[in-house]
Amino acid sequence: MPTTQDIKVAVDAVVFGYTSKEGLSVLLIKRNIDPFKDTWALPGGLVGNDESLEDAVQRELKEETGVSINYLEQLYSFGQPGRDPRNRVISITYYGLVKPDAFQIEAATDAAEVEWFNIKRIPQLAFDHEDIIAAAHDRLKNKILYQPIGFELLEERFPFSELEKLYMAVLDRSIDRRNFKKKVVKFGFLEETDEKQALAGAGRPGNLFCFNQQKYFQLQKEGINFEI
Amino acid sequence: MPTTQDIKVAVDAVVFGYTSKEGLSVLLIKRNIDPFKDTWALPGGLVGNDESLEDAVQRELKEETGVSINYLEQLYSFGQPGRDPRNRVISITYYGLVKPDAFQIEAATDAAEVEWFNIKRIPQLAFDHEDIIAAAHDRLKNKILYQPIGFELLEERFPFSELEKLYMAVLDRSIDRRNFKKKVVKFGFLEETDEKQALAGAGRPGNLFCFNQQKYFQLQKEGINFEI
DNA sequence: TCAAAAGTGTTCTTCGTACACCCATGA
DNA sequence: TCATGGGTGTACGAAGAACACTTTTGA
Repeated sequence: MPTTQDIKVAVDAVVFGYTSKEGLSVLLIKRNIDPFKDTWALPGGLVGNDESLEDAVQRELKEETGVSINYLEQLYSFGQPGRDPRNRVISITYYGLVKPDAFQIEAATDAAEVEWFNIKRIPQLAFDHEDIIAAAHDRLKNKILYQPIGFELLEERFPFSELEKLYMAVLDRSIDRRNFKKKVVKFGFLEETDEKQALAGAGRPGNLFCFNQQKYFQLQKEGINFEI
Repeated sequence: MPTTQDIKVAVDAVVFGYTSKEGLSVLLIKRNIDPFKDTWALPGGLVGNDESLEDAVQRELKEETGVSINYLEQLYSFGQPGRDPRNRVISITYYGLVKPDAFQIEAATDAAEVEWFNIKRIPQLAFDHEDIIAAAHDRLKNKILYQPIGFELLEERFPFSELEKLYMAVLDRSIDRRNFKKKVVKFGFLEETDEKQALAGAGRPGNLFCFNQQKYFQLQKEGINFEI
């Protein structure tokens, strides 16, 4: 029988953002206390006594990064003794998705402490945070295939090519434009607006689309299964 | 800023067993302490200070049910304040699969305290344990479609119909015998032995099969994806 | 007029599904 | 000989994958 339990409970969050310019990126902070002082790490911290786990994640994100999140889902709990060199800390991890304007907000805070890193160029991290990012990326890759969570990473209105490039960035493989559009349009929760893309360089501007969440919920109730 | 953290960390396990006679079942214990004294609940308990989460689950299962488990996977962490009426307790839940002989072992222990319940006839449970079982069942239903974890619930050698009945019990729908066999055999990780099923009543005895895990790992490395 | 990106349809192959009759055994 | 459960193949339809040319715009 163990003596009185002495374990701390923390939450950590893998926040994904996407722009076609930056690609799929993760929000990291530079630690200013030991252990792992001056090392990059996931935002997170101890859970308050009367706070739900989700609230704790949202609070830490606000405090440490200024970002407020759009989609949040529990990922996994990491509890190996020794993963924190000082105390026993169990981390309940989440992953979140933010819209592209979060890339701007970050510039307003103390930029030395918070930064976006492309998923392929993550620096060495504190604790087991690299494993946590790997688990989050796996989950995202998997989930985006059967739930329309990709839209949580895009602006309200986006050209279709943006969605396609997002999928390619997340899945890290190329996708046939025609087949992809056929599949996605068929589900019927995308709405085509008559606005055109604001041009960024050469090329024919595309129509803007938006995700109709109500329509999606309705289709989901009717037992549709979304699969890319 | 919260005061000193005062949160306990527990693990709870949803242990699934299967026999064609009993169907898909969950192992429950009757609590002998408050809160929820004399109510059925999932086996589980507080995590020791120097014990991994998996070890804690295995230990609690041994202590409370005598069952030792075959496949164990983390499910979800439940941490809503108030889910335990006395203290703040965060429960990191697991689900596990056991071979049919665990149904016997249980009879050897104090039978009043440990019992198998068919998944469709779960009594009222302590805490939020009904939600936990629902989450575990969802996960199992989903996972069995793309990972060959069903074999963890069967004897080493089993007639093919046993596998099929297992899938029907887990998924709670009927399955076409011919199509199912075609699909499963095609993957190539099932071995047909020349033994015949020991007869239980009338009917033609079927050949026994066994799951070749090494073959499965090999196929998995080659990038096979199992899908029923 | 050229470069860059958007828009669009058809064919082929693969996979999923529906479906019914004979066989081996115990009672 | 009958009841019970095991074993097997074919045909149809749906969905996925491969694939290339035309259009609109800015430079």
